[in-house]
Amino acid sequence: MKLQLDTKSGVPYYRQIIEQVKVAVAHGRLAPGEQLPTVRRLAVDLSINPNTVVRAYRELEIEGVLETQQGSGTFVGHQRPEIDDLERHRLLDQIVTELLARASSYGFTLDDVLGGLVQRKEASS
Amino acid sequence: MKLQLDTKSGVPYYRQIIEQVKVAVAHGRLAPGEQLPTVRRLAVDLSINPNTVVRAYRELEIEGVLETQQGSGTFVGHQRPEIDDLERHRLLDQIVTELLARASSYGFTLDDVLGGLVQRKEASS
Amino acid sequence: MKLQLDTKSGVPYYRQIIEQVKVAVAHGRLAPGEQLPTVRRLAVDLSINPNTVVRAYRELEIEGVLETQQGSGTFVGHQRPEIDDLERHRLLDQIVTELLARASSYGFTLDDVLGGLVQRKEASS
Amino acid sequence: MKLQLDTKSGVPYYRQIIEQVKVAVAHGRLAPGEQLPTVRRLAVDLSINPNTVVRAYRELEIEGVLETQQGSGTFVGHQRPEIDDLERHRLLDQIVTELLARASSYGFTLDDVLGGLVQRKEASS
DNA sequence: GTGGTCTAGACCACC
DNA sequence: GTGGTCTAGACCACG
Repeated sequence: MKLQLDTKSGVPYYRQIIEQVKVAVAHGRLAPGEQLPTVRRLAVDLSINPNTVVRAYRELEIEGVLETQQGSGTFVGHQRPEIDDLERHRLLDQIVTELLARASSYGFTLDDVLGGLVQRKEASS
Repeated sequence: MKLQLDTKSGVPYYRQIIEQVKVAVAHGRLAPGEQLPTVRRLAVDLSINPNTVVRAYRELEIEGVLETQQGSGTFVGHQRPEIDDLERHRLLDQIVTELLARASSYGFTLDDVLGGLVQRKEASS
Repeated sequence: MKLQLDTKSGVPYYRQIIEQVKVAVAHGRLAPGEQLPTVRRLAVDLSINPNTVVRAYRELEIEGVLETQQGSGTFVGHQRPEIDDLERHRLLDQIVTELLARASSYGFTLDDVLGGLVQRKEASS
Repeated sequence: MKLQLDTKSGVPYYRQIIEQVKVAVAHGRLAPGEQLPTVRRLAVDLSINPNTVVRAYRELEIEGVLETQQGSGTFVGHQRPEIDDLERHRLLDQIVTELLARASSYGFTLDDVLGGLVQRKEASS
């Protein structure tokens, strides 16, 4: 399980953690019962404040995605989170918008970006 | 030029303005030299405070996307930074890599992003 | 770190803050990683509105001179700003111009001012 | 008499004009009775709005630096302010102190300022 | 307690 | 009329 923070996006860290954990669980990359990194460990890995991790884990627990066992750690729950399709669409939209916005700062058009992506797709296939 | 704010996304208004202007420039919907809505006008249109518009325009000016002419208005800038093609492509590549990484950590594939882009392209034509 | 505002020069406060911080960082008087005064603190010290400080810090962050960590403070970035020699020269020129302008309002000539400065130099050595 | 505007400094044009005229008078480059460029002429030369020149001239007239003669033009005034020598020197001292403080907060030393002044003197001779 | 965003409204500078 | 600067003060996000 590898989490990554985007420091430039303006999206709060704890939200990024929540979203990524949820997706990983929904996709099965994190299996029910599997242990997550400890709060301290993850905080160190991501170079953020432990409280931020605590907050993310707490919200995920409230949603039933995670379960904490006092003294032993935090684990993936047995109930799969449902990912809201609408929410998901908005997320993708936001990413695309940011991609285009950043690209345009350097004078790239939508077609330039499209070309770059197609090229990448071909390279990977 | 039509701007719209998403009041529920949690993304700050000024950031939404910035990104939409950049995207419009990337699309060619805003041509170099073209005048943008005045600060007060846009503020009224979007039902927000003029200072919020000022802030967005200001950041866009710092980045070189817009140019302001005291007393007459705000305009799309002419100067696209002249960097050589190789450097340009390295930059685009870097941006794409970064955003794909972010997309993938949310569970999106290259195809998802590609699809989102194509949709934008169609919407604008 | 001691900042000073010149209230008579007509140069905006936020610009003066930006310039002085940049110089201090470039000179090493502010070391990378060092914390700056908090927004509220500096506002009180300079007797200005916190938003004015926010604005200065914000621009410095965009330029990469400062880094802010939500909830903990504002710090000097790890990338040194290069002070454009031209920029620096312009700044000195501006100061000299103002010195002469103010002096001339009272009928002093360039030589009068020069004399005053030389005297001061001797007194200090 | 050659005026130049610094468009990047953030200092208002009319203020730059005022200061440069004052400096020129202090240098003796503009002698009492000498005619200044007409409003329109200077506006064209500096590529600014005539109203901006009008404003600068008006303030200089209020201060007694210039005198306008309706229909014939604007001229350097004859009146030197009369204050006693002691008071005069206290004033000069105060101005110098103030500007040195400002210079030092931008990282300039007394010698830097002195150098700048000497350069002016040479340029004008 | 830190910075971030936004509003409301004043006054200035410039065309 | 345009944008630029600053204040005062509210509320939120984060650590």
